[in-house]
Amino acid sequence: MVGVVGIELHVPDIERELAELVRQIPRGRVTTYRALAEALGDPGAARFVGEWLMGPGAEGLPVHRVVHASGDVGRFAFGTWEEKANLLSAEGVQVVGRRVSPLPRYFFWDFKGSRPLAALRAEQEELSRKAIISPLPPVERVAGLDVAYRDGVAVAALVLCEKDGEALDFVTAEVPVRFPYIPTYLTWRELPCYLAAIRKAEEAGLRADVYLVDGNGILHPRRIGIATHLGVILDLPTVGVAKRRLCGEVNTEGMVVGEWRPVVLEGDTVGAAVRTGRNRTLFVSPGHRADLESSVELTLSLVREHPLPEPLRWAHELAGEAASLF
DNA sequence: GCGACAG
DNA sequence: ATCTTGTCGC
Ligand SMILES: [Mg+2]
Repeated sequence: MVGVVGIELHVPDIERELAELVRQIPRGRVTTYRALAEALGDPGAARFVGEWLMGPGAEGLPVHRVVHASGDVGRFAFGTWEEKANLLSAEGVQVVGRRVSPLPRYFFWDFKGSRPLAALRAEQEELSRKAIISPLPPVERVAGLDVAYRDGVAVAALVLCEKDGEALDFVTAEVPVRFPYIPTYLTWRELPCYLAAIRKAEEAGLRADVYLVDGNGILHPRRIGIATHLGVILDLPTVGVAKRRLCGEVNTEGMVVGEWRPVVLEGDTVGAAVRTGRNRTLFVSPGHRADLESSVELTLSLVREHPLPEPLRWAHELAGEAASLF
């Protein structure tokens, strides 16, 4: 048995935390998107902060007090940049042209919060030590996992294929979206939906020898992308297959179809850039109970006409289809 | 303006 | 990821 019953992932309410932080900015002061991201626990979340403050969830919050690190007032979700500048001026913040000046005089950074992303990073650091990198076991059946979205709902598809790529069966599962997309924290956005799909597959008697996941394995700053995370918590062989590069260095110039080159991160080979189509490069990395060579070999063995390995091509297709029916 | 972080 | 018809490029 896979043993997914009972396995859950704690997902922090990062949007509520962000709202609490924005409320802390005093009248007459400003902060930056980056400072808020750091208060959430990771400056890499600055883009998420900006997107969220521009959305409907930020209504009623003093979002006009959040500006660019350059001092530029930037955009305003509930009006023009001029209106944002006027609101700041009315609060005693000097705005020259489009810029808060001097920014240091008004800069607020002393946020009180739980830094949720730092806690998630700690979980990753802890779990990544449990990842086992070894050749894949003999493979007869392969599963592909992907997620599609529609209004606040995440729909995962798990497709079971023969080792030659022939699709056998599939299940889909829906779960409310509880976490945004923040680079290196994809696990908290998509793993709950994968767990629901694997649970349903188990009930339906669908079992695979290895699971291909749309995302990374150890090709990750902390060596624990979603494929590795899934593999470790369920102790399943997993392989990560991403369509774009998250981190690491590799030169993909002049690659030919079927060729692969190592992706190096901090001196470690953590994955491979694999040319699967005339103009298509995938980023393959071991998840758990897999190594780079067997992961690349498996991926290439499952590529037919489409540049994605068949289980993932079907999972993408079926998740999108199921989401559109919602 | 350029570079640019999975989904 | 999502919004979306035909279209330009490798
Ligand atoms: Mg996906």
